[in-house]
Amino acid sequence: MATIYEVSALAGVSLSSVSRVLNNHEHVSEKTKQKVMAAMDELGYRPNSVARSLASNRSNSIGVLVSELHGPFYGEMLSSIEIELRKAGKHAVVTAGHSVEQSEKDGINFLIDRNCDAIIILIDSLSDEFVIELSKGSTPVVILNRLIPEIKDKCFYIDNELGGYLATKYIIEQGHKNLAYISGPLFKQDANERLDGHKRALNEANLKFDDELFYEGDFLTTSGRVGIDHLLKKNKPFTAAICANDEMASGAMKGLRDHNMLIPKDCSVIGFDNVYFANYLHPELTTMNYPINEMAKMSAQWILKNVYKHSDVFVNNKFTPELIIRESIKKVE
Amino acid sequence: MATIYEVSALAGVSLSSVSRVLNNHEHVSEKTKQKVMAAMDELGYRPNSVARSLASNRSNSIGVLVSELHGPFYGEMLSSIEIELRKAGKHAVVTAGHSVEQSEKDGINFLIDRNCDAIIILIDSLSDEFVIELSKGSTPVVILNRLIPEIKDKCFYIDNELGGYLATKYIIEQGHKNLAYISGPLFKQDANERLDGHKRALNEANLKFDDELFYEGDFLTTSGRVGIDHLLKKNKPFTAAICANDEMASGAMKGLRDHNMLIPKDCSVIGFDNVYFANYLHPELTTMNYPINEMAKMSAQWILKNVYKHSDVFVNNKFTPELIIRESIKKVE
DNA sequence: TTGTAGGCGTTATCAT
DNA sequence: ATGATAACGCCTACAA
Repeated sequence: MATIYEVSALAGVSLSSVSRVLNNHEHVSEKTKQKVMAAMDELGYRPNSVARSLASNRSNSIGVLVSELHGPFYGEMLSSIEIELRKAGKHAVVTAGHSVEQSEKDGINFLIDRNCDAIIILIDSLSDEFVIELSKGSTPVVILNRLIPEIKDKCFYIDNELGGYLATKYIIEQGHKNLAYISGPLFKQDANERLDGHKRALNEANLKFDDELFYEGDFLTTSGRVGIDHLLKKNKPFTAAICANDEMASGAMKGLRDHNMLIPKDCSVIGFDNVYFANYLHPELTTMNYPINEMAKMSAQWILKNVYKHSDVFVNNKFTPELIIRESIKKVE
Repeated sequence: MATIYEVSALAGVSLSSVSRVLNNHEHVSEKTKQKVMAAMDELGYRPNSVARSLASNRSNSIGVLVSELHGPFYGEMLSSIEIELRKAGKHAVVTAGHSVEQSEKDGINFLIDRNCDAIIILIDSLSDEFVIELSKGSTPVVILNRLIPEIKDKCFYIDNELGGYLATKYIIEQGHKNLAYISGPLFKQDANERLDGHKRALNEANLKFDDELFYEGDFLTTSGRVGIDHLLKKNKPFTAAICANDEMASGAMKGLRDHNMLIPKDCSVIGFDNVYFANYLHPELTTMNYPINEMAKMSAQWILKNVYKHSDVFVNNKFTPELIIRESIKKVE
């Protein structure tokens, strides 16, 4: 593998000149530039990225830490990040923390030790305090799906409260009055906010929140199914089930079917997130869109702008959920 | 950040000694080892991975190139790879090629330029010839989901023909005689092999393959739906639709419903791959399991064994599909 | 505009 | 077993 030395020798210029054209520095005469390029070409020169990193103290790698690498959410996220990064000649190093606190901390250390220039995290086992502390370190950290006021410019988050509000408002507008709510685990910020929005919509319509029609799930499919089971046992009729995410909504649909109820005829269902399989469900799931792609893209752009000093990127931190109307909600009179 | 120099100074030993304990070399006295460790501890020393890479010519990074980062398949794959790699202290650099030939080639170059110690690819736009040529380079390459005889020890593949055979055989055993087949694009190896297996099962049961009940899709959801449309127009009755993957199966289910057909009452459906949302469909999809997790894990292990010389790993190249029985197939008399 | 020289933090090769 | 010392390939003041 040819080095910068050989290029400089062949081109008949100094080492630094080669380095300069390599890095698009100004103040290089067109002539030497040509000579260098020709030499590089002839030698099939490929810069050694490791050597570059050592000398420049930039690895051009961005660490991405997520809870899991599979699942409908993280794939979208990774995809957006990778596209954005690669356009800029950077690369993504991925790691999973498996929602275990120690494991997620290990993941972060792993990435830091890899000399990542910055880290993007989307996890839930780490406390705000830890993240704040972390962000004081020398490796910039941006946070997806979470708002931590102290470092809000590094957070990319959605207005979950608004999402919860809009979902419930829509259902009420469709004539539903008895609403069941299957929530995410309430120790999670997003689950909480979505529930708040739900309550606000209820309030606004002079409907009252009924504890008996509430079930706290865990954002996983099974808890949607279990939740319906639980709710149905109360013998309190409801005509719509509002689920705090699509996974639970898909579980809820199964649960309703277990009890021979048709969707949306006997019970309407709405989800949250608009993961791609929401389209595959039957009936197709009405849900709130969570623009994870856009958010992930922005997190990458934040890094380009603040770490690599790209001046021409625009960054937005707060995102808005939108209603996606499909087939799982029926209008009642 | 403390360097190896400061450690050596504080420990009162030479640079090389520090390096030795860092790399678990033999021939270091317990005493110096202790001194070094203590010094490292005191200084909070963290090895600089870039410097290590430069000196050792190993980046400890493995490139992963896939067509897309999202979708049900790649997430599982990435997840398995990352787990395996990280256990060994290596990391994964991910890239997408978007099923575009040039883009996939770029992706490979990108990873090579990143000094990846090895590359794992799962793509379909690159020809066998290209991959063979690539594998002659200095960066080891392993291939997922494809068998290229010339480099078969670096390929991790499934017996697609057997999968196609088993799926069809099962359906025939359930009493079905008029089978529709929705295939993947036949320029792809796996689509072809699955079809071959289908034909073998047909043959064995003295059923004959009917061109009118065949539709070539593209492995995407929509083509399942379109396929059913197309097939139904022929006015040739069939009681089961065999789909070459789960995505098309989910589309086919929609297509059947478009025509007011119930599943599996009016038509049974079987898929292939057992992606995780197969469970979410209604009815739950009977399908062939594709052990992508296991395969991805093996590809990572191959690298640990052959590139990093771990001696204690076992590697298997060929995998077997298995029938997963759920709800989408009805027995007919 | 161009070139020189020192440094980035380790590993590896020799001696000792 | 331990210690100098030379790579590793590039970047970046600084000098010219």
